[in-house]
Amino acid sequence: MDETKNTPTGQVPTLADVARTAGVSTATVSRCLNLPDQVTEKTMRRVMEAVDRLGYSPNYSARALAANRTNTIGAIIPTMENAIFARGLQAFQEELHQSGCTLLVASSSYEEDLEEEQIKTLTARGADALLLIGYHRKPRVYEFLEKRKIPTLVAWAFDPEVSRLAVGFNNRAAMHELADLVMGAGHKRIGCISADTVSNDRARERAQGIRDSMSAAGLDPKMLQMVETAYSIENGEMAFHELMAHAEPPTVVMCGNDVLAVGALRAAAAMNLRVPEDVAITGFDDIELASVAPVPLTTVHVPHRRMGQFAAQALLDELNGKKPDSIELPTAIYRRSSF
Amino acid sequence: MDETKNTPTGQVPTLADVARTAGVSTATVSRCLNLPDQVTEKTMRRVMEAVDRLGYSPNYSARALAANRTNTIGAIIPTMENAIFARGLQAFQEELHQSGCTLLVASSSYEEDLEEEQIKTLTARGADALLLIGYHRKPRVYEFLEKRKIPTLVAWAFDPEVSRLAVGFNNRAAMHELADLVMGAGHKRIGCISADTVSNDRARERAQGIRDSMSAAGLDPKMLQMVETAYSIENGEMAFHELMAHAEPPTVVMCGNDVLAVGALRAAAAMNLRVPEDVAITGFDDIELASVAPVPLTTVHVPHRRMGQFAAQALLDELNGKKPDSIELPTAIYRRSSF
DNA sequence: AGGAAAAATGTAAGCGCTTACATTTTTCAT
DNA sequence: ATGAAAAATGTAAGCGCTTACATTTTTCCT
Repeated sequence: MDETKNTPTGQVPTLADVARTAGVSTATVSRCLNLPDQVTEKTMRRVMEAVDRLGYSPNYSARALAANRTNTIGAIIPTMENAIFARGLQAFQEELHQSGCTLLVASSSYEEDLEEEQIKTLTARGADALLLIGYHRKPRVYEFLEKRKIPTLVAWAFDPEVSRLAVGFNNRAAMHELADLVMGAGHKRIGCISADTVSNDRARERAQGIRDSMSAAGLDPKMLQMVETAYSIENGEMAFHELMAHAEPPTVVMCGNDVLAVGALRAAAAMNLRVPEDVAITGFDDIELASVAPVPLTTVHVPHRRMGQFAAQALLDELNGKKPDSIELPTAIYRRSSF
Repeated sequence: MDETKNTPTGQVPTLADVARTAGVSTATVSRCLNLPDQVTEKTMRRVMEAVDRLGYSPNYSARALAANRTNTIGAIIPTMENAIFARGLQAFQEELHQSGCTLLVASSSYEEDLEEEQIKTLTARGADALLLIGYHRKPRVYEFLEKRKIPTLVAWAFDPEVSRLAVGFNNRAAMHELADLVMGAGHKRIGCISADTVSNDRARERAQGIRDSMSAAGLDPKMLQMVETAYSIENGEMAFHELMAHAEPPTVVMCGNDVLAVGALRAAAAMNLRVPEDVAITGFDDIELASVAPVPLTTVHVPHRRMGQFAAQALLDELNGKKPDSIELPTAIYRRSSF
């Protein structure tokens, strides 16, 4: 091994190589890179020349170790597979990029324990802050995050009751609003295809929104015909068949998200049911799928991009010691043809 | 600051804290964590107890710096926004996770320079290896990668002519096959909506596949009516309108991907054109959208998940010094209703 | 039981960077 | 010109880990 030669070795150049080439100390090089206005213009030029000449780029692990921050923000989303989180995340990452932060994405496959593991992994990898989806997780996870002092933001949900930093929307109220429209149209037998409500608070809140509306309309919320299943088109189809096999099948099927709704749509077509004449169907999220579905979906539009941007901003503020406020974003009903 | 107390400080525990608590050296702790069979069972137990008690988890930056590897693999995809890459990437990451590797995702927005920047960033962040989409990039980028000795794999494309490690499919041949079907149906006026063919080799190859087929069918490939635009439903609509405004509009519009095709479909509907009777439309990729589109799309099915799995496997092999082979995956025409 | 080989453990030198503190250079009012 | 304050730069001590090498302990053959 060649130790500290006077010329850079054939290896990847280090900051020391740059310093040597430019004829300055390592501290000065570091300052050129991180605190440019503490340095003479002339020095800066010399150093930058050396950087270019050697093709130097800093080793982030070393930087992270020395500075005790990584400029990395982690996000753990339930799935990358369908488009629910894609758009928001893209905006989130664009916004972070502007501030020189890198996004580290992990997915939990909607599994609570896997999410916990991923949180551990991302913090071990030095994520300075974390974006998490929804509120529901074990207390010990929140304790861990607090002990480690990792700024954390909850997105895709907003609960005014909880003081935790959040950028999201009120799932319950949004679904309530849509359900009110449904009730207003005279539907009495309501079906719902939802994700698992035990570990998924967004799903739970959405279902609750339907019940709220039923109560308000004088219907017994216990009469809500509910099927829980994982998000996928196929599962949506199966759930729809299950619902329609009842003695008194629902006249409207409100789905926990657009993916399930598209499945329902497809099952309806297979059963020769006209939508919305024979059975109405609604979605949630307003992903691309919703507007191009065979019967364009009536759904709850969620401002994904803005949510991503605001979330990034809030987390960045938090990291800089400002005290950002939680943000509740408005949703809107997009009335298309499926109801 | 409290330096080296005998009991762990109130801070995040370090490996040294664990060593002290367990009454062993730091080297032993490190071995327990990384080379478990070089260590007595008794020692292991003692150390693990200390790990649990302190809630220790290793600092990856320090580990990366010391060991000169990060167990991180980077992927740079053109976009996270539509679903083209989502499924393959999900499979990629699941496979990596099994081997204890973390995936770092960045997106280039289909911009060559941004991709170059992201490559620099990810290597600076210590990605041990890189997944890149397609072959096309500046020679200096490949030189950089080689100089840095970063194992790199090209996915979503496969060119037998190029020796570079790749896991993908032959875009040109796949589109050729679909185009043959189109020619076989007697179409003479062919339109194509494609992504930018200058910097996107997959798009270029796909377009070339159509021309190949035209030549073979005795048509002049120059007659291909081509519109290039960025991938989005809206752009697909606009491009379709442009195509149909010609004096002799095409009788079939072959799209570079499903997203564009859905846009075309929508524009056709707006123009009261029946698909496929008045104009046929084809897609590429077979993303979810394709099967649920108002007119189910005839498209080229790509085995996204398998591609992701194989890519992970190949890259992992490469990292372990094995010499993996490039893999060409078969594609298939999924004939639905749009042609 | 004795000793050489093998296995387990310990010691300590970095990995490439940041940053507190020390030193040198520049600026500027006198 | 002069010296004090301000600005620029340098020195060197780590950050938390891995790992080559040294040392100690265990194993096992005679």
